[in-house]
Amino acid sequence: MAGKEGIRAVAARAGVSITTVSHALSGRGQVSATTREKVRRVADELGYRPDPLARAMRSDRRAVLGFVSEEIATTPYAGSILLGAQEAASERGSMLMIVNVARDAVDDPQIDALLAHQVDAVIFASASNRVVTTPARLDPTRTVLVDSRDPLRPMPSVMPDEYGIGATAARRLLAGGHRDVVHVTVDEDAPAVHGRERGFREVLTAAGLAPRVVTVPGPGTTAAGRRATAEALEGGPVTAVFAFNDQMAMGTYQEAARRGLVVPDDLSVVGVDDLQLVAEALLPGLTTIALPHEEMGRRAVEIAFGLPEAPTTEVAQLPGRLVERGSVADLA
Amino acid sequence: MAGKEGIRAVAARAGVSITTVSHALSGRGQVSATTREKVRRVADELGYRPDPLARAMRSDRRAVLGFVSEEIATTPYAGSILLGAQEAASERGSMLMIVNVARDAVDDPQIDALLAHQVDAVIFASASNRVVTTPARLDPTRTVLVDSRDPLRPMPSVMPDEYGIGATAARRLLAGGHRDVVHVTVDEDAPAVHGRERGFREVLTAAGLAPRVVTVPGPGTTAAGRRATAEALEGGPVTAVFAFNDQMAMGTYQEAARRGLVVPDDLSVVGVDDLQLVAEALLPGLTTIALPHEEMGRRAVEIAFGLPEAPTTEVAQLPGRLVERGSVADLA
DNA sequence: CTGAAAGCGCTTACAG
DNA sequence: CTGAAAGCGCTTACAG
Repeated sequence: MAGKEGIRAVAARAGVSITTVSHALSGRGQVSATTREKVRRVADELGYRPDPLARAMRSDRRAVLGFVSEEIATTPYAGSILLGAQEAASERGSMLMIVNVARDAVDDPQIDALLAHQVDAVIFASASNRVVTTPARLDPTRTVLVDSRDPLRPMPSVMPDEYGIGATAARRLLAGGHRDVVHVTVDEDAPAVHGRERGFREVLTAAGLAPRVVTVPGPGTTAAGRRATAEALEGGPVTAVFAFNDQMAMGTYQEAARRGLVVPDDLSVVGVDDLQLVAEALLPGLTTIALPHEEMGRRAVEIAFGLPEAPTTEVAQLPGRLVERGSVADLA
Repeated sequence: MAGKEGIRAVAARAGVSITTVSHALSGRGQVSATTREKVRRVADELGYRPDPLARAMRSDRRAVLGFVSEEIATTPYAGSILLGAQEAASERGSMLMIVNVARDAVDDPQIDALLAHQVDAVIFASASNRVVTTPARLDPTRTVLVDSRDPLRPMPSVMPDEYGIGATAARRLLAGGHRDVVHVTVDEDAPAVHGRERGFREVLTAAGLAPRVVTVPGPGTTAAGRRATAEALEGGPVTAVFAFNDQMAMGTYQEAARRGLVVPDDLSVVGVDDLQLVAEALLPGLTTIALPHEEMGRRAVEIAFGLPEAPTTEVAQLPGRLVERGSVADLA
């Protein structure tokens, strides 16, 4: 299923040794311009592509990255991260070898299988920003975490700027003239929960307002959104809700409808995630903050490629992006 | 990032040749039970795992499958297919090497990169059941299509039983006592559209009813669902809607709400897809037919593994699964 | 600048 | 039943 011609055929046709072909094509050794040209031309004619396996065998550069993902099938998140990672890898001439594991499946044998392939590095992507326990077999100097953090082991990590997301939501609502704003969220102990709430609180406080936060038991489902919104609405005047995520925001829409409130005229809503399937489908469309999944995938690969030279423990925080649809009213 | 010990170390420790180690471990040659035992034990102790690269180099079995996917980031579909494929591959000792391409990007260079790795076979997964043009470089005897079909080239293909899905929906509604049933769908020329409609029509007709179908311009979004439902409701009495997919079903909910109709009391709804993000989030939960994405991924890999022996052009049609939630009322 | 040779870690005829 | 040897397709010292 690939070009049959090997380096030997190229050498024969070009009238040089295979060593020279290797040098000419890789640009590593010293080769006269004339020879290089001729070899390249012949290689092109023959459609020669060096066998990555043979190359990896000798050189140690596998040109393959491992991608370990949790729950790839439940949300489009993992897909977006994967997409970004795959593109970045491809631009650098590498492929992605992928494995799916259950949450916290620290000793999944599939990870061993991946390591047996001696991938150059491993991208470990969680389904949501959380604290994880990484498999001990993963070399911390050859692993990059996405949307997660392992407090027990120093590894580079890429995640969304959760604080910034909360702050952005609060600012958008403030800009719309809203003063009675509630953040509806869950009680999970995750960076996403804490970060967004903190950003929200600080911006409102800085504006001289008293931030209101309603917390319900997680996870952040539509049902949780309905409950939290009901509680928020009953706790005092509210013109706008900042929901922990789009799913909860959908619950806010439902609870509003149940009470005869119209979004955004009676109640404005801001979500987080930009789940196309939800944000675009709601009526009116949901104004939300897109998580930088694709960018996180890209960045993780970039860090992975830089790893050999500059091992790092730093956490890259990537900004979310406000997507305006129609769920925020601008008050007078 | 992997066990350092090679076959040579195992041989030395076990006091045999590397040939014998290879035979004992692979089970391919003739080895005395005693020797086999000893070799296996030593290999275990040393945590030896044969280097898949070296193995592939000699044998031609790469133990790697290529997975080409469209639009992996938009829906969870691709993720589910990928998950099923990955599990099946893993059970057979193979890994998946993945590449994402744009729709109909027939000559994406990434596909060449994948082929350069000489994967044993390629799984080509479309984002929705449709007719595709496969890259000419893909060897038809080494490629399996998922959720798609290429009329110009004979290749094995795995897809949902679209007819059965339409029939199942119709039967469920009939079982609920509904007689005024409408199928809201789109005008796209895709197997999914035609198959579901056909199944729906035939079951209703067989029950002595006159099937009603309302078609609006595609794609099958929530907005399309609203429009089609409005048209259906205005065209005569309706107690139940079978929507082309969950997105359109969500539109049916919205249009019903706008008219003050309650789901399911005034209007029953059945969707297709079982998008968790939507079906579970709607109020009431959406009764829908889950597409067999994970199973399709599995099956594709199974076919791929059978390919060398028995090349085939056959189309495997996998059944959908009715997921009952709360959107269908049982009439008197 | 160019090439003969060794070797990456295995598997597979082949001989014993 | 066991092992020495060739070789998969390259890269990389090393010598010329």
